[in-house]
Amino acid sequence: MRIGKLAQRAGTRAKTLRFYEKQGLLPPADRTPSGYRDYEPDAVNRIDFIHRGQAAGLTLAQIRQILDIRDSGSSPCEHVRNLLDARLCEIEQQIAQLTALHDSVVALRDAAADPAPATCDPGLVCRYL
Amino acid sequence: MRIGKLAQRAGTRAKTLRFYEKQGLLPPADRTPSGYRDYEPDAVNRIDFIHRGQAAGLTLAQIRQILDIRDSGSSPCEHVRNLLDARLCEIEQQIAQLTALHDSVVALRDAAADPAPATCDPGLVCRYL
DNA sequence: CTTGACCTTCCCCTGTACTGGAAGGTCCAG
DNA sequence: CTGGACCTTCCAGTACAGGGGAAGGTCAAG
Repeated sequence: MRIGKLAQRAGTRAKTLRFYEKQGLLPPADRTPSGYRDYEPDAVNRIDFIHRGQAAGLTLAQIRQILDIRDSGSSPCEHVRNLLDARLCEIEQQIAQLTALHDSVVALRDAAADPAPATCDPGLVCRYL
Repeated sequence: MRIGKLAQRAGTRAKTLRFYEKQGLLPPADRTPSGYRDYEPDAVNRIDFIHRGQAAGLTLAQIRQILDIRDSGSSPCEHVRNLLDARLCEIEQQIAQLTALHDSVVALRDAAADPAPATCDPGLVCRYL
């Protein structure tokens, strides 16, 4: 299977697959005599795995770590658990930060909804911020 | 006042202020005969405003829009209200996405905490993702 | 035989908010 | 007069995940 077909089946683009190969997420593909990349049908599984990792919020570098462990013959289970735990902490922090930001922006917007915008002090740029 | 002093008073760095000037957030500064930037003391207010905008989650481009409106002589109040409203929507969407991501990562991690990691199928890279 | 779809490598570009460093000029204290 | 702190400009790079487009090779259909 050539790269365009594989991309189509995996729901991505040829350009992205070349990028993944260059980043070490996909092993260098076999080539046809004319130099075209030639993939086995199960290559789509690896790309699906990359997509699942992305859906879990992992970076390509983290996904590559998992893939490297798997490719070296060992089981990446523990590493995956650690990554997921770390990712959870990050997500919780991000949610906490966004919630705090949400509250302060609500306060600002409520102040900005207050009538009497004519009282702006030209020296202050904007009395709402 | 020279750039280093202004940076210190505004709680940032000279490099950042030059960057802001190049991005149009600060007007081109006056220069001393030897070419040094020379600021009025109230320049710090404009930098504080930029910081408050950032604290509200606005991008430098959005802050520059507000500053441009103010610099053109009109009142940016309505524009600020619109920006804050739009920002609120974005924040709420981000929180919703992160919450959904959180739940699915929790599910993945719980599955990964399940004993019997020896049953991994080598063809699947990792049974947890 | 030609056309169009597909493939190859290559390098640069996107957006965000800076940061680092080189090469050189200025200012002030000792 | 020299050293160090400060300033100037410009070039380049950071992280992230690709995208754009050039210049050229390959393949199958009509």
